[in-house]
Amino acid sequence: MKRQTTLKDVAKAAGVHVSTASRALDPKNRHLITPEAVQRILDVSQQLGYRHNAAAAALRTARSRMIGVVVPDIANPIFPPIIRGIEDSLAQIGYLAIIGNTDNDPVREKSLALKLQERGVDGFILASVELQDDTVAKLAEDGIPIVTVNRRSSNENVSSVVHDDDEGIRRVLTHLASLGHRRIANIAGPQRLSTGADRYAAFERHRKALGLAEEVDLVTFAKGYTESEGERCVEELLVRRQDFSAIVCANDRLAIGAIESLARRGIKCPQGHFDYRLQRYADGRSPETAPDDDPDRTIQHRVPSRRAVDEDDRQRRG
Amino acid sequence: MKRQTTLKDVAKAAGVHVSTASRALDPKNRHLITPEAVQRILDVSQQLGYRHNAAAAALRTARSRMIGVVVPDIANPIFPPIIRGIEDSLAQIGYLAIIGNTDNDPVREKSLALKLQERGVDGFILASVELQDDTVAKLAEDGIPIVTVNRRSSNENVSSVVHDDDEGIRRVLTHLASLGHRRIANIAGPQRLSTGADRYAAFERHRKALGLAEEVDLVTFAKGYTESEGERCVEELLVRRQDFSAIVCANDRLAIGAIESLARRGIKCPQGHFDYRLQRYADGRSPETAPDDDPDRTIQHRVPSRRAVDEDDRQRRG
DNA sequence: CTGAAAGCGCTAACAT
DNA sequence: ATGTTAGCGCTTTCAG
Repeated sequence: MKRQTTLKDVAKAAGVHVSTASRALDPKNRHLITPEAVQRILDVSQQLGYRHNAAAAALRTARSRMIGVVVPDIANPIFPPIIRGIEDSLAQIGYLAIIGNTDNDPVREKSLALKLQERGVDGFILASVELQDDTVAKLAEDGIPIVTVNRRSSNENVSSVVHDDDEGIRRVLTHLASLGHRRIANIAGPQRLSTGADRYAAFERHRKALGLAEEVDLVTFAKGYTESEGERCVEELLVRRQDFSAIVCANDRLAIGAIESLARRGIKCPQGHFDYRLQRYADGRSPETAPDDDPDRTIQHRVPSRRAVDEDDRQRRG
Repeated sequence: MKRQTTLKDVAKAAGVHVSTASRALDPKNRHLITPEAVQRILDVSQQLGYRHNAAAAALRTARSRMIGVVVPDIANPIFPPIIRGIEDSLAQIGYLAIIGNTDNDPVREKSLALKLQERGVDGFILASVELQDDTVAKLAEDGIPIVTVNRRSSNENVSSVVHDDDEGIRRVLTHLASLGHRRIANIAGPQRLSTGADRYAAFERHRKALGLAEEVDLVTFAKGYTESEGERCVEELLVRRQDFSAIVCANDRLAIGAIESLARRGIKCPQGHFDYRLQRYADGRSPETAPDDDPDRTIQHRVPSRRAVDEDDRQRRG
């Protein structure tokens, strides 16, 4: 690996000072240099195969143009499309996403955040947060920009982009009610996660609003979003009672586990889930998907930006 | 964001020189320093919340401890587990993976590789390569370490980790032959990709070896690994002839497209694919999976390491 | 519009 | 065993 061409090499070859070369190569500062010089420098840098040294720039400017993206597990299929979107958006503005996995372990999340900070990331996008999250607290304290995705933090100073869980659960319950279901069980998610808490709260709210049966033992709580927890929760519900006709699961993995478990007991759900799968496969779409508006609805919780806050401060002081 | 604690701060607080602090903090050089000094420096750095500045170290050492990982599309479900494995393995040795997507576009691959080089990655793992790949050629020329995964490059100097496609196809054909199939069609993958070329070659080889029908028009080539190409290829096969009883598809997405297309025409495959799916689902495993050894077999094509090559050179010259 | 100069934080000869 | 020294390649005041 031969020595890299540096700015100095380019400058010398173009007969200018390094600082001039630096400015010419930076679109933001190009206007400071005469067009002819810019052209010459561009040509020379092309010719010599000059490549910007990001580490040097990062050291000098204290900005890396990298964003840390922290997810529980990239192999969980809900994340790759999210990550892809993040990467593509960041790439457009010259930023790079650095992905890390936590396996939902707060200890790993913390050490990962530290590693990424050492790498100099300019900010974090966190998909792994719990409502009360030490790492978020620490990072926020450091003043490093954070946005959470998919899950909220309870920290009021952290922005987030999440689904409209209340509306989603409302639609699910409304749909089930319209099919005639009156006793609807709920396999709720972990309550330390915003998705668990929000969907459970929405379930209670809309169950009431729709005048459905409100027995406490129709609700059970999963300890994690896993298929095996879905199975366990179904068993638990069935031990308690047998008179519900539908189950709302807090997420897909719980639902998969629930369906497996029901199938093993010979309980068809819904209307025999194999028929359901068959029809879905043949049609290319679910027979139960109501034609509805805005299926991808998300909510953005925005916190005033740092700059805005600083200006507020300044005005207050001024 | 308050100013970071630097090595200098730690050194001053511990009453030693920066270089001493640097050595004490580096496990590899710790032994050079007296245990008491190490302890003191460790304590102080902890106390001050010192964080290693990776950009500065990278600039100084010209090694970033980052590896560029280039895949066609992280949202394609075959890649996340591969990436996860790469990330975990790299993390163990203090390295970081940086993921990039190419969408199978050689132009994007090239510009991505450049960006990652500017970021100073120490090497590349490429899952996106074609047999003849400009980017691989350029990178190899630069002398930057490369390994390809999932696909081979035709470049003899590049190591790769790939499936044993020949053995895989052999098992598929042997299995189909044992079920009585004699006219077996093949939806082959793109021949510019090693997976396409290798699986097609294996198909021809083992079809011959097993004494199966060898008509040319039983083979059709997909232009890409997509479901729609799978559909198109089935249509093409059916236009040509109707007397084959099985199809070997070069990958899963082609197979999905093929099955869709067959289903639309009312052709059951295999023995009615819905039955197949149903049974698979109920059992938790495919009824056609023969109990076989080593299901995850991969092949590693190793190229002598740079060091080894250098030593060879030296010996030859010496 | 361009040049000079300083220094980001770290590591690694080299010297003691 | 520790300190001295010299940059890595870049950006950015400050001068001219």
